Amino acid sequence: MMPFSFDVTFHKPAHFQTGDNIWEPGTRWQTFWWQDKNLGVIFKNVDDKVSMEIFSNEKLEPDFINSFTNEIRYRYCLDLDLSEFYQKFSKDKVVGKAIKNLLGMRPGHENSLYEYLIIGIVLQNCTVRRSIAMMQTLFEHYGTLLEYDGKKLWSFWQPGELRNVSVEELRSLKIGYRAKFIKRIDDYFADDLIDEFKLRGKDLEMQKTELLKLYGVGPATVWYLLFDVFHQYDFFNHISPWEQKIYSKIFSVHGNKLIKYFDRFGKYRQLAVHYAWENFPIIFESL
DNA sequence: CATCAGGGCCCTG
DNA sequence: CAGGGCCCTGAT
Repeated sequence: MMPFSFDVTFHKPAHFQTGDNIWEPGTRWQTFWWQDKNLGVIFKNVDDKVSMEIFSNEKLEPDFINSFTNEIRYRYCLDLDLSEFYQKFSKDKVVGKAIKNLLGMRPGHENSLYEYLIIGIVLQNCTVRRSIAMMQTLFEHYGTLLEYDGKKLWSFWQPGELRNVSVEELRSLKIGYRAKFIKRIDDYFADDLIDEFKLRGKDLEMQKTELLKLYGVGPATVWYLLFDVFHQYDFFNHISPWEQKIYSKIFSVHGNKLIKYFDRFGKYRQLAVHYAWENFPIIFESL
């Protein structure tokens, strides 16, 4: 039996709040863009299983629903077996505590590669407050407002949809130098130069190489992508200064010894980091 | 009011 | 490989 907990999987305090979702205990409203359709989804906790209700303004064929369901399983790692990770590290001083508190939390992220790239760019070099503001403006200009179940939530635009949007227009949205990054990334997708689904089948190094080709993606953003979008856990080799401060607090290990310290978590290094992060939500309030 | 660093990245030398 | 520039915001 694979442990699973709804709330800690579908609500992560460390992910900054965007206009495409709402959470309350037992329920998550989340929009998706999947195969040319905007969807409003409600996930509900039913006896520690996930029920999914999909809203759409067109009729959805069984094939579509199947492929979307599989995608959801992938994005939220619903088939991931955590038992080995738990067995090995439930006695660890820090991670063991996190495992206890967050038992059944799956890693993963609701957004596609393209969407996550936008978020990653918007996160760069600024505080959470500003990231949220930029994301909101982008939704209001290029997203679609969906109304379902009494909620109004923004849905992402599709990759390539910014083709006719100028860098100047993006600049006017106060996203700064990131305008150029977003434009170039959108073009890259429009030109079919990257395929998220093919990339999922490649190994970590190959994925990293491909992702670093994207204009605006550097060492800090790439590991977020590798973990959240590509579900790689077997790495831990980049810590930015602000992260270092937090990690050394959480683990009581001096900054320059952190990477070595994490060797103890073997192929689960990044999963261990994730558990530790999510177990200290109070830290994020100070960022 | 002015100045400056910030949850990076790109480009240049 | 080091360091400046980038857009904006909020802290000082």
